[in-house]
Amino acid sequence: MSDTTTIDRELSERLRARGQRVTSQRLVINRVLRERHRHVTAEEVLHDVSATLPGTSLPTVYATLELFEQLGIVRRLNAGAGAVQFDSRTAEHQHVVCRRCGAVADLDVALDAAPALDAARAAGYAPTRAALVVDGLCAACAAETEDPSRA
Amino acid sequence: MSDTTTIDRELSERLRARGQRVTSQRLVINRVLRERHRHVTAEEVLHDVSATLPGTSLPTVYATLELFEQLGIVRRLNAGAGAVQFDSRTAEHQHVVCRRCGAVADLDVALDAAPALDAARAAGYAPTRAALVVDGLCAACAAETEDPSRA
DNA sequence: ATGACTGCAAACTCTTTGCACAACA
DNA sequence: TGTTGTGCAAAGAGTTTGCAGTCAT
Repeated sequence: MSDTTTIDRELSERLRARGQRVTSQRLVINRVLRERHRHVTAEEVLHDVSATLPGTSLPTVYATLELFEQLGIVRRLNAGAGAVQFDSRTAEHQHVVCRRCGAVADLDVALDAAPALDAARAAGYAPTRAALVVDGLCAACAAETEDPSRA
Repeated sequence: MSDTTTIDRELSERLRARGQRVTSQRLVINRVLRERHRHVTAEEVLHDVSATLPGTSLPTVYATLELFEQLGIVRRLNAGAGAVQFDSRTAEHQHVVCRRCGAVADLDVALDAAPALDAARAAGYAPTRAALVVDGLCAACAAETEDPSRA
């Protein structure tokens, strides 16, 4: 259900449906996201894409990721530390972020976002979704910080 | 319970308890945060502080806000759009952020963070806290975007 | 053919860093 | 008096923008 041909065709259909062009950059960036199906930065996407499509530029990667976000095939994840991460896992899940190194891990926890969305509407906002982000230290960074009392 | 003298004294005690110095910049930045008791950027803090203490610099504001975060009197809020916001409201609450203009509003909703924190620990992280952020459009930005079908 | 998309380069914003001077303790 | 904290300037990271050329349709 996820060979390259199928992945390419699905994206092509979605793009045509919106009257947008099917370019090799878009196809390859999409493939990279599916293969990694992890949290990646624009820089990392560029690295992987360059193996197949040398000469691809960072602005194109950013533009394409923004387009993919509108298509609903990636979600932007503001880690807080360092670069923004793009997540191709669209199923409901939350995240932990290491405040030191920015490492991200998935959390498969149920989240009842309804009260928050209602409260957002009550505050005059048009909410789209809710994200739960846990702040902490990853195992590696916690090991480095061997002084638990002070900073 | 919140006149300037009391606010200053409380901060002074906390600083001395940590062996850190009481400076006019720290006192004034703290006062600004208490007066506004809203979400403010470092730039906005500098603006307000400059009225009382002209010549204060942005690096000092950043350093002080980081110190205050360690003291637990402000929380860093990564809005995603634009600059980081600093929130002096320490009581439990969540946020909505306008993805367009970065406007932030408080959400007074209960959040059961325990499952997420447990899952974070299971993933090898040492979690400190969980934050729920609702993504959406504020009333003003929603009004400007009068085309609901396309972008 | 024509207009969307790309690459290049540069600009831009926000934040941090290095160093000399000032001021708290 | 001895550091810690501050201001200045500049660097740095990440992302966006403008423009000319290319390529999908």
